[in-house]
Amino acid sequence: MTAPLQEKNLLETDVEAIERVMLQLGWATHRQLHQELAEFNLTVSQFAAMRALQGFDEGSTMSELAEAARQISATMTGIVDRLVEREIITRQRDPDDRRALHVSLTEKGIVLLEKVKEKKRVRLRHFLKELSPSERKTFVRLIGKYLDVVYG
Amino acid sequence: MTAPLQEKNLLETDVEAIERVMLQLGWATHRQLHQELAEFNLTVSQFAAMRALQGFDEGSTMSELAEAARQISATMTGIVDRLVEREIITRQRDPDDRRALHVSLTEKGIVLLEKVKEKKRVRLRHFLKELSPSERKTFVRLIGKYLDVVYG
DNA sequence: TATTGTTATACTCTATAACTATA
DNA sequence: TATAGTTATAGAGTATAACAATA
Repeated sequence: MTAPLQEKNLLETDVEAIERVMLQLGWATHRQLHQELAEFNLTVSQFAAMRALQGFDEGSTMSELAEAARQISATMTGIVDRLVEREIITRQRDPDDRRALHVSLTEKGIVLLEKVKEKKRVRLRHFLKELSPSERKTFVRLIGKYLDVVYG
Repeated sequence: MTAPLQEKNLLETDVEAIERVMLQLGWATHRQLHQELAEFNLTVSQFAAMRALQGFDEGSTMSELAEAARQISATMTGIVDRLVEREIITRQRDPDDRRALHVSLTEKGIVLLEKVKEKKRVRLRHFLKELSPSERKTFVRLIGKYLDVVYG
């Protein structure tokens, strides 16, 4: 019985506070993004795929992309179909292994992605102005830790 | 020319860091929740509606619920249809204004919601153990500020 | 007329299972 | 046989526009 009752209750209070704020954040983020992306005729899943693709220097295969975007490959096929049709990404057979496909952002896709991101940065700058430099660092560090522990 | 160049660049560095981490957080949260909820046969939108409903002490109308869950009413009709069918919520005519409907969680819905939340709390406790008490307060405060500034 | 909510429509996302082509 | 990826299918979410019922 080393943990005092009071300490345990304090932990639970924090758990509930963080649960509430993170669920709220998750849904607000998703809906806001959904609406902002509509202006660019993009869905949240398409945007996630584009971002994942940007993470690969030389493009990727379908299965690598699916994993990076947290989708199964059957789902990714449909998402990629629609992005290819709009010339936002390309999908080509790998000549060395003709089962595999090589996927990458087109120039048009890179420009579009940057445009969307720049729009989001406007809001972020408002937020950052409310924080001190040390609070900014702390924010990034704590979110990073959250990602590691909760989704890592 | 009061803002030194160096200071501006530091701000932009933070903007990019937070942009990256928040987009990552948003998508990871969404996909993780989607998968966790599948176990309960719930979708993320249904869960958001249930949470929004829980925020009203006495239930709400369809339009209040739609606004709280960040949906339009046509979309909310479908989401509520499926939750009513499973007896997770109830939807009844308001006798005082027969255009309006009164929606609220059933006992079964309350129990289910609590079960889902408790499952998520397990992960949160792991996260909180990694933080000091003051870091916990800071985390909640900064996320709250983010919600205010970015989505408020 | 204005408000509350639903219906019809079209498109996208999602998972599962079965399939094709290549290794 | 094993792997990479697609297709078929069924259900859910989403916005728009048109609609019905009530105020």
